[in-house]
Amino acid sequence: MYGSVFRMDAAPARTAFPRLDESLLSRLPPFSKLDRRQIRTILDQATSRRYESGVSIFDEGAPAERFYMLLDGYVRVVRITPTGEQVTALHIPAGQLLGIARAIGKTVYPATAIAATESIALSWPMHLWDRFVADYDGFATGTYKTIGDRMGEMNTRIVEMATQQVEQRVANALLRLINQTGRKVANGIEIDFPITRQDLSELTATTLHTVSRLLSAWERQGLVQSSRKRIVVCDPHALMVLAQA
DNA sequence: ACATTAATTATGT
DNA sequence: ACATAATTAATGT
Repeated sequence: MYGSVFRMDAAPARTAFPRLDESLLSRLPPFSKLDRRQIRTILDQATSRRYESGVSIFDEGAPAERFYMLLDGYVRVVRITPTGEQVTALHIPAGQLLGIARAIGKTVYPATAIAATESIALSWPMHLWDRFVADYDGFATGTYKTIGDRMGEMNTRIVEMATQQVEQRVANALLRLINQTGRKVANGIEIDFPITRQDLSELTATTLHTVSRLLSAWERQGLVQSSRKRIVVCDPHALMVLAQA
């Protein structure tokens, strides 16, 4: 999957030595309006790095020194409560920026980012942010759009928590997940990174037990199919119906 | 309509 | 073998 582009298997991997290809960025929204020369200079300033599943890319509260473009994999954005437990805020698929605290005027990261799968990201020192915004057409609007999208998602989740019951909340969460990170498989659409019932319960403000029961019930009705850390939605439409009761 | 507690079983390294 | 994940039942608010 990654091997064709990156040859950094057994390396500490901290540099851009494989001469990153311009096609990596040219199609992504924040960079899509730029010409090859501009992308070249952006890439030449970037650091490429591979993250094992489960390792943190940056931590909540730490000074926001770099911003990132996720090239492959999935990232969980997690907040740590005062009591030390993790609460998953949202998931970021490949092709999106992250760690863009600067865009909302923050100098520290507001949350922790953890690789949900093995991931690859480019990063730049944060002091380049203002130049990117000033020099590159479409970068600012692109980033504002992703920020808007994420705020919108978190907002609708808050509304859901206040208005909907647990069953429709997790139904909605599942639908969002397959929309953003769904992969077509034989019997439906699979969330293509490992997700536990604990994760789902954090996204929907319930317990893993309730999620487990719901998934078991839905599985009996042929709505979903799940195993350890894997969930396949077989009947999205039926889920949508459930989500609106 | 849901959480909590606790006991049990399954699954991946 | 061990740790982590998932299920299930019983009880509580």
